[in-house]
Amino acid sequence: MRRSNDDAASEPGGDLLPDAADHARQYASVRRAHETELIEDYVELIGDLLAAEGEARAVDIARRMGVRQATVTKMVGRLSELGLVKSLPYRSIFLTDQGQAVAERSRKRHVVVLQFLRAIGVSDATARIDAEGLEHHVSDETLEVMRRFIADLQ
Amino acid sequence: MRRSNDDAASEPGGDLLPDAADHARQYASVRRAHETELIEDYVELIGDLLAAEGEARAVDIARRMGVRQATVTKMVGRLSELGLVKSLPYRSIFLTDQGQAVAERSRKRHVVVLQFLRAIGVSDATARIDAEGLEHHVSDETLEVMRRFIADLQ
DNA sequence: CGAAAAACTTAGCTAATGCTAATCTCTTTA
DNA sequence: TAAAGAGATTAGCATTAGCTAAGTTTTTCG
Repeated sequence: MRRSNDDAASEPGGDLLPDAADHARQYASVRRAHETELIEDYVELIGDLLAAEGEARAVDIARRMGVRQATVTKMVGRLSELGLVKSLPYRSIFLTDQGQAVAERSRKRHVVVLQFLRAIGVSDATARIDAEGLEHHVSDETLEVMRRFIADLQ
Repeated sequence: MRRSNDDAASEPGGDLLPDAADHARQYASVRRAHETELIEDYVELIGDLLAAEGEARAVDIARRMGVRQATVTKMVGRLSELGLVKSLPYRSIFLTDQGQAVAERSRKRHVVVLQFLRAIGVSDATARIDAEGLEHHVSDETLEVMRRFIADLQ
């Protein structure tokens, strides 16, 4: 007997196996986040470097991302195609307005997540690591909840 | 004047630009999580299907992951190489002991993150979506903090 | 200034994950 | 039981993101 039973686990209490279509949507959402994740990380880092040092050079991006310069060059090309950065060969890299907006949004997200983790009692070192991974998977709603949580502590 | 200044932003208050080596480690950590993420999702889903329905078939995995059956076949091959699942052609899929361990750990993680999100006031629908994305980026330390947070509410 | 060093780019490779189209196997059912 | 339908697999393609090695450009410094 072979038969799909997607309805087998739709009892409200079950934390496992939600409705199949919803489930697929969840994973689709993760995959989507996944695609923009790296892009946002690069753009955010470029923004941070510009803010901290006035320029963003491939060698610094490479060092901080922990990748090779060749990888940075390739990625910058991709960011350029996406209209997020402007760059001329052998020159340092700048953000377009659109890139700046992305960087700013990522930075804000990052800070909220980081502060939230610290607020609930996670150590600084761990909070930094986790924030980097978590920031791209936190919805606007959750971010707002975190923001309020931090605010309520003061 | 071209010169790297990794020390430019090491003042304690700065949430941006940590020490370059640490920064690279953070990203490396995210990349590592990234690699295991999908694998864990598949294994966890297979475990959930086995628990809920007694068998895990490619068609159901595909439907729930929101992916084509061909993709599932390929992925199952990969999981098999990794020693996480056992499968014979045209037969349904089972977890090895190692796979079972991975599934269990993922499931526990998932539940803690989900409950935590609900506990801080995130809506159920959003919590489900976010939990899926967040669970792979939460360190053991943060998970423990979340667990305590939930426990303290009771 | 000119050579060495540093930074950047290009070319070509690999691996992972998705897809479609075509085919094969198994199950159901007329 | 044989044909139709469902499920699974294979082959082949595309994209992304990393790498190394080799070459080019820019910067630094003797």
